[in-house]
Amino acid sequence: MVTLVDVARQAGVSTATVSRVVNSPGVVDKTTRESVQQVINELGYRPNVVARGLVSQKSKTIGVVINQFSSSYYGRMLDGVESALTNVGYKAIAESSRETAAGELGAITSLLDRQCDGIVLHSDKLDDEALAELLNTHPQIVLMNRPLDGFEERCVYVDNVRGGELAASTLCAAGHEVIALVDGPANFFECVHRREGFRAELERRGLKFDDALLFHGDFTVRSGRAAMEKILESEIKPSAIFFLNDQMAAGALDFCIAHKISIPDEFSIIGFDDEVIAEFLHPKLTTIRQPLFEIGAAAGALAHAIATKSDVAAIKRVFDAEVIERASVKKLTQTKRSIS
Amino acid sequence: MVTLVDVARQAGVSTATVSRVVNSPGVVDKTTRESVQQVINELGYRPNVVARGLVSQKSKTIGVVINQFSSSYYGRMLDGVESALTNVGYKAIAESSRETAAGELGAITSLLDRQCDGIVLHSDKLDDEALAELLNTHPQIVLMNRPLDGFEERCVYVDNVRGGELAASTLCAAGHEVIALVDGPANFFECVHRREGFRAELERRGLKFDDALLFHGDFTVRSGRAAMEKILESEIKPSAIFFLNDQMAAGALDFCIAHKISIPDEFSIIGFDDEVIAEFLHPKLTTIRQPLFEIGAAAGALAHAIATKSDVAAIKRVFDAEVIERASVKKLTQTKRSIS
DNA sequence: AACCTTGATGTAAACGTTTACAAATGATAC
DNA sequence: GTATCATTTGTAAACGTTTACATCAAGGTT
Repeated sequence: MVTLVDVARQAGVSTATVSRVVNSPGVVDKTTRESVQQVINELGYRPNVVARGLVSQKSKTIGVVINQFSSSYYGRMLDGVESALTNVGYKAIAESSRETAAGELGAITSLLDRQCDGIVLHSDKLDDEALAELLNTHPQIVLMNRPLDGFEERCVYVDNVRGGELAASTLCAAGHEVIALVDGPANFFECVHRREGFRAELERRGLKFDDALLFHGDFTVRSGRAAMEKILESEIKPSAIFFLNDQMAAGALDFCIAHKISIPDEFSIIGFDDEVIAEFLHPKLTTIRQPLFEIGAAAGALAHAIATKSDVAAIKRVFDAEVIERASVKKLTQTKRSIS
Repeated sequence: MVTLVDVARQAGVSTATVSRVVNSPGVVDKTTRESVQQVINELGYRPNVVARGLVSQKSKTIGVVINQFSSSYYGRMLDGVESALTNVGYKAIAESSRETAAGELGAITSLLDRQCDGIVLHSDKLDDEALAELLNTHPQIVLMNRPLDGFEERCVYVDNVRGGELAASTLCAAGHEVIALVDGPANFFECVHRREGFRAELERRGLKFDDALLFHGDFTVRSGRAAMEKILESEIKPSAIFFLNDQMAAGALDFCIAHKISIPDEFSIIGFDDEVIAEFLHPKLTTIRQPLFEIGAAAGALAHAIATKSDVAAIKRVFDAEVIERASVKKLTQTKRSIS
């Protein structure tokens, strides 16, 4: 390994000078600079980031903790974080929590030990209280796709309430009035918000959400299938169903194919997330898309801004979801609607 | 930040002793050890990984370079790498190449600059020659899911030839004899190998692959759709089609739905990769699965073994693909077959 | 009693940088 | 000709560890 000292010796200057041609070429004399640069090239010198980090107390690195890599949900955000950081000369280093609370904490300490200048955390397993404490003790941590009361400045997320509203308005605009909702895990804030927005939008339109039309799922394909079955057995027959994520919608669609129930003729279906599978389902799934890449990018930018003490306020923190219209929602005809 | 020096002062011992209770507790006297440990806990001391890395010249970290995060193909391997490394007390740090050759090289140097003890590289954009040079100059680099002549010791990959054979034998076993093949990008070694295995298996069974049944694609959904269209126009009508990846098969399936062509009744279809979408397609796609998690884990283990100079030979390097039978391949009846 | 072990601890150098400060040189102004 | 200043370079300390080596005490051998 060739070090600064090697270069200095070979070029006949001090290490300080070499360091300067690397880091602030402007201050060193043109002749010296060029000769040093040549030695650097000849020897193939590359600064040792570790040594540099030790003295500068900066790593120019932001750590990212996610649940797992093998899901495009995290992947899309990761691509966003990396993209934003690369643009400002920072690096992202990603670590997975392997889906446990201990893993989340472990990943954070490990990243902190590595002297990351900032941390982008996607937390599933930690509750609000634990998170608040974490954010208090570590000012360099930022939350990705999760809001936290009292820490608005340090959270980047999609507005799930608006997302729920969007689902409702899309369905209503197509003429649906009796709409079932298939919930996700009870304690997920995403579910609470999406439900809330959905209900609110319905009421705004003079419709009332009937609790008999609330079905429970846990975000898995299997639970979507089960929910669909329950809906068929239900007394009130909805004309449309809002699944709180695409996975469950996929399960429902699968169930419908197996039982020869035609979608969207018999039921209109809308999902949430716009996962890759959405456009491969049959029929192609109309869904609410979260701008995950942008959220990741904003979270990266936010962590960077905090680390460099630059303008935090300039960074967009709450993002709107968007409806992706495909083929699983049917427009009810005016006539049919007025008859019913 | 609390350092070793702080702990030493507070505990009334030298830094060497503190370092020892952290790294080799056995050699320090029980009484001293306990009092030091207590100070460590009180102060919340955590070793600075950067400083440690500087002196030890080890980072206990393996860098991973992939094309992008937002694809479960890479994600699954990444999870494998991380899992293997976590088990041996190492860390994985992942960087994406953003799908360019320059990005791949850049990621490698950046990881090297960070003093990673090893590097797991998934290269798409670099050719064999460039790769060989890279492996020669950097003994700590290992190739993930790509073989390279002359570097068998340092490559972990799925046997694509066997994968191609598997596709052929699955189709043949179901009674198909006239099989079309939809190729991927011409210069991808995966394609060459899969094709090769496919042809070889056909010949072994006394069948000959007719070049009129070779269609071209580029691994995209769109190209799969186009290929399906071409196949319909073709003079010889195959009873089955082997798509070299799932994306193209998905495109074909989509085309068939749109044109009311019933799969697998009119054509049997087999894909390659077993992507997440495979089981959501209609019909569910029969395909060849690559054990990506295991490949990632093996690549991680290999890089670790090289870094620690432990037994490299013990690590499995070539993996078999596996057929995942779903619903897109139809068994031809014995009668129909003998008639034809 | 002299010598050797053994075990526990401390001293100080090293890892490869950055950077505050000092020093040297030459130019500019009076 | 002296004072001032800017420009360029060098010196050396610092960053937080690890570790070879030295030291020392206590116990065991002869």
